Amino acid sequence: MKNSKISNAVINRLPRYRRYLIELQKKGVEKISSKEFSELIGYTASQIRQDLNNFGGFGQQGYGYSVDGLKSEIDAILGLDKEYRMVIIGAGNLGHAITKYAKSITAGFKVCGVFEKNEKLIGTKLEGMEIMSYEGIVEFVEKEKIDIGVICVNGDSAQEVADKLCFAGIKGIWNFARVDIEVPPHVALESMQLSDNLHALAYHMNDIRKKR
Amino acid sequence: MKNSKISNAVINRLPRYRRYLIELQKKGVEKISSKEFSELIGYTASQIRQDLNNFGGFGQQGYGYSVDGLKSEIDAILGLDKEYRMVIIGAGNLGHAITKYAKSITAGFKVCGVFEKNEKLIGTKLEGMEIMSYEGIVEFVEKEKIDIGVICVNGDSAQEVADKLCFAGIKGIWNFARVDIEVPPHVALESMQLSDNLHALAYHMNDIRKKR
DNA sequence: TAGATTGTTAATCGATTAACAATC
DNA sequence: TAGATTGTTAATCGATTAACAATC
Repeated sequence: MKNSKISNAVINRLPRYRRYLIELQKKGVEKISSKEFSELIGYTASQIRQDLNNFGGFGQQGYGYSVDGLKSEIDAILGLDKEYRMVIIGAGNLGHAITKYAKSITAGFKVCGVFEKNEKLIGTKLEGMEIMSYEGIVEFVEKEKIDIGVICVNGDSAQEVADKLCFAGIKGIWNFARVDIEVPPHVALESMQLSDNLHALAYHMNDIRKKR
Repeated sequence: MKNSKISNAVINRLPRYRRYLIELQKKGVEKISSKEFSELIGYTASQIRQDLNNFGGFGQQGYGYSVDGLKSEIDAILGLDKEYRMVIIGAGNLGHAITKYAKSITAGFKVCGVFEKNEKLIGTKLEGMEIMSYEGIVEFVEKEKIDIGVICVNGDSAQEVADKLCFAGIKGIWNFARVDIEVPPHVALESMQLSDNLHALAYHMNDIRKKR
């Protein structure tokens, strides 16, 4: 990897490139030029070449990019050639859904445990796993070498949960709570702000109507 | 509203401003300067003033911004002073969670129906609502004046569902499928790419480790 | 070799930040 | 009035696009 200061804009496009490459693989396409890729994915050919060249020269002049090769490179860049061990905190609606979702869809990400504060839920089963008490989370993260904590609790306790996870030595936090949380610089953080996104949708719906 | 070409970067910050304003309201804070707001929310004071001035002069020189006033203005800008009628398409894991989530959390957004292709689920109840057959969705959207369709189906059928919703005259689509969908320009679209976000998290986890 | 297409530098565009005059 | 803080213009920064030489 050439450079460690890749902008977030670039990083956030990589998973999208990867999705389209998987589609191409399914169709048996072996090579693609930046121009063809551009028409498919909707970024300019220039941007595609610029993005990929942040990480190395994956293409071949006069030919294009090998679909398989590029897919593997992006996997390696994103770290998807590794396994990640996750815990879910919060076994409510969202926690339940994310557990199922994570278990079914995203290969390479393994849900190892579900934690909950609510006494009534502790001990019950979720997707074949026994829901554990939040009290034991630090020990579990350490012992089970958990990489990622998925925060599915209410906003009020989200920061507290994050603090505990960081204390336990978690490497990354995936936050679904409706608040911004803070983590030390050695912990990676991504947030899914569902309500913020829905509110942006409302704006665009009204904006479209206004213009006509 | 002064200008209709507000950049997406600005729009996506508005819900965040709003969240912090609600927190301030809860604490009984009545006014805030861009400098104080900056320290709270983490954007520069200059950016806050610049953002807000896209929509009008909501502040008062020498004083700052009224918390209540600004909150109302942002509500109006985002269109959160209206009610939105939603349908959920896909009663699987994610559909179930989003239904609960939407019903519980986001005031102003009403879930009016849940639709599903899978025969086995049709007629069963979800959050007190009877799951309906996907076949009847166009009629339902028209008759019930539905504004937003939430796509919680698998990637393979997401575009087809989107097409049907657009045909039925939907105003906005909230997409949770793992594919990019296309809609005509008069339909608003926001996508929540869970797996893309998780992959970006993986990148940052590895990036942090590399730097040390 | 000629044609195609990358890798990379230069130009443009847009978004963020700084500065300051206007004004409460 | 003096002090504070906005609204707004100008400067900077970063990201995207265009251009083209390198090279397969």
